[in-house]
Amino acid sequence: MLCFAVYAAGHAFTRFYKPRLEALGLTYPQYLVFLVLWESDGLTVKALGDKLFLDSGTITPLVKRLEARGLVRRQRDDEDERQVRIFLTSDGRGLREKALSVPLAVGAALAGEREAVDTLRDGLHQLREQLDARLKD
Amino acid sequence: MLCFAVYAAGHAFTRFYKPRLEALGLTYPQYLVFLVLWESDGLTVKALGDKLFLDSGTITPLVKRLEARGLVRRQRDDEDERQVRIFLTSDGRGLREKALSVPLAVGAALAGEREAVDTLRDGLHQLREQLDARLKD
DNA sequence: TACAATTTAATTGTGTGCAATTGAATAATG
DNA sequence: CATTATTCAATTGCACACAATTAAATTGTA
Repeated sequence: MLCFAVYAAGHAFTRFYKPRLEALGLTYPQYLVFLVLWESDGLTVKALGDKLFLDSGTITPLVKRLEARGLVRRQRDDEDERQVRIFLTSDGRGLREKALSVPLAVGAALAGEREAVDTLRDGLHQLREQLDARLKD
Repeated sequence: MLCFAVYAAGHAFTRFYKPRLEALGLTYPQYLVFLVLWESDGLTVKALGDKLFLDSGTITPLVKRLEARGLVRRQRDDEDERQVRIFLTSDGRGLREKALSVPLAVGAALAGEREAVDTLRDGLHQLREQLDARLKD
């Protein structure tokens, strides 16, 4: 069952990340948000959701928790007041160095399987596109 | 990012299943529970959790919702009263025929990619084991 | 310019997931 | 046999995830 293999591997990843993100005080979805913001600060909620395949019902409360901890700032766009942009605070930017060990831990766990990892990633990417394309058959 | 590819593919699968499970009135995790029970009726909560990599905090309320709808029955084991066994009702068994179209839809969406699907499934299985094995490094 | 359609974020409600705890039952140990 | 340790299901609390709705802002169009 491919679907279950994806489902179970996803949980395994979350389990694996959890102790490694504890030092940062982040959950895995929150970590994903930072990965995006460290590369592109000031994205709107919508743009963030498009990158992570999540909607405002997930992003909004997640970001509010980060804001409450002083890691990001939410600011309504002056040009288009429908949009809310998420900006990193200096604390939020500062997390980046502390987070450097996280991908290293993943790399270590999967050491010596680079080609298998690349194959998997590409296959999953195609799978996601295929499923979304055939969503309405 | 392999982790994100798994994460996003998992969501895509859930999206894909959702409209196909609507006729059954099941969520994807509930469907997984039935896939297990249709093969092995009367499992304990623990056994069910071991098969699906979920704990009682997830299984218990999920199964209670199924019980409220008359699809399963929860019965404490006479031999070991710590355990609760989950049995299908006739309605729960009856769902099996209605569910036959579900794997067909997945098969159709992934038609002509059998070997890619097999490769993916095996790779994900290995990935899960690798991550769990290296959980405490 | 009016006004209808669309876009965007937030909100509400339901259903997972999981850590930590509780309480009951069983197993292990001296 | 009594006590301790372990196992199991349930519960509590927190954080996603998403459908559906709402409200405000913008865009499209007559």
